Amino acid sequence: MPKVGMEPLRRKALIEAAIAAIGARGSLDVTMSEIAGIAGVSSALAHHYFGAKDDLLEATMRHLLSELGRDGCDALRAATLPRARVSAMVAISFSPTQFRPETIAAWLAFYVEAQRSPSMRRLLRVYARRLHSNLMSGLRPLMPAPRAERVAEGIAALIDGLYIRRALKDGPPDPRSAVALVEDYVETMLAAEARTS
Amino acid sequence: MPKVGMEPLRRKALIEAAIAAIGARGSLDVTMSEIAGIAGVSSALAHHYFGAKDDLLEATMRHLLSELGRDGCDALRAATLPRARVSAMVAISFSPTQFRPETIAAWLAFYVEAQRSPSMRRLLRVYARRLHSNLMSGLRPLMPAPRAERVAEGIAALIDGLYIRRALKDGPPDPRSAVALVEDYVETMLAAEARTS
DNA sequence: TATTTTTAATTGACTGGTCAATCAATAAAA
DNA sequence: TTTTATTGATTGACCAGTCAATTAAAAATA
Repeated sequence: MPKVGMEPLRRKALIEAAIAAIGARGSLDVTMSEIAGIAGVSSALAHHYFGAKDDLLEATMRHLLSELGRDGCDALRAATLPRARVSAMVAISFSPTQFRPETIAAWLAFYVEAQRSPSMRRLLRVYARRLHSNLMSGLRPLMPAPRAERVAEGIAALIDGLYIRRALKDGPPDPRSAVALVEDYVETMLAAEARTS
Repeated sequence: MPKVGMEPLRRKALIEAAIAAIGARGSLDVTMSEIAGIAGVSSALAHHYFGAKDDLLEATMRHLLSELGRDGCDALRAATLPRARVSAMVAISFSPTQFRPETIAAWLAFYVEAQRSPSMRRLLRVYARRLHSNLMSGLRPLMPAPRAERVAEGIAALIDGLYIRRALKDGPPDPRSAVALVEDYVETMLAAEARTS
């Protein structure tokens, strides 16, 4: 029973199904039928709208990335003070929409995929660069530029590290302790900076 | 041309071939034939010595883990002062034997696999616990226990984060800047501690 | 408005390829 | 002669991707 203007609906449903499937499997090793099944359509339809499996996976990655980007922009708009900007970036990294088992598994799997696929790597680099520049916009007013670079790198590594280490724990993620750890890092770095000036 | 006492030789060769294959592919998505080919034997022989593919992969993980463990013990034995113990643990994490593209890719892939396979997860937890307790043996004399716990968690997250972020860069890994970042973290945390006491 | 035509949506069935795992056969060593 | 080492060939499953066929909506035409 075909309906009208299905394309955007189906695309969205398939991308969300892909995230769910990846989250369930814990890796990108999911079949088109599995994804299509979750979305309630046939695998042929998934191919119809996305072409190859890699294209669907890349679209999924793009979706995750743009979602994170949107959240980031919203958070930054609400934060005017430099210090608050840093906290905002940390907070959205562990916000309930981002720090879910499914999303975490997907990010992890995409990092692995990035080793093989140049296009995936390019996408992840976009994310890394954006996070970095957003962090810098908050850190630069608070410390000398080289120092800010270092701290931004540290924050980014801490965030990714807490994501990957989350894979070892079972039960629901605990965003609060993760945020606390990163905030503690920022706070200590800021205090050390204040002391030397 | 069969020879004598081949089993340990073949097992070792196959495990090393697995690491090489995983490093080349950048993921655990390697075939038995590929691994066996690198080791210079048939895929049937790989099955003969390891049973299922998962068993070979798990043995590979165990190998990586025990290698890291041995390096860790050696490093700790040479470091008597608490502060030096912490540095030793950081140093071996980024030592030339560990921080190679192949090994990095393998660790990453195994983290992803840990989401699905309980046995892999158990193995990774062993690694995490050992790193943690080794770090604690260095940190506890330097700061109150709860603080030490927090810092140890931070160091571990930083190490894993720097590993995963390495996947975005091309060219050879740069262990020095990674070590510098973690050492800077330790140093700053220690300084902050000294100030409050 | 009633009709035909075109376009969009959708699937079941099929194909070709890949790969893990098995096994019987061979050859050398003990 | 028994045990160990080794492989080529095979099997069975799975899966990405294709395609022809079906249905219904939309557009065009009468």
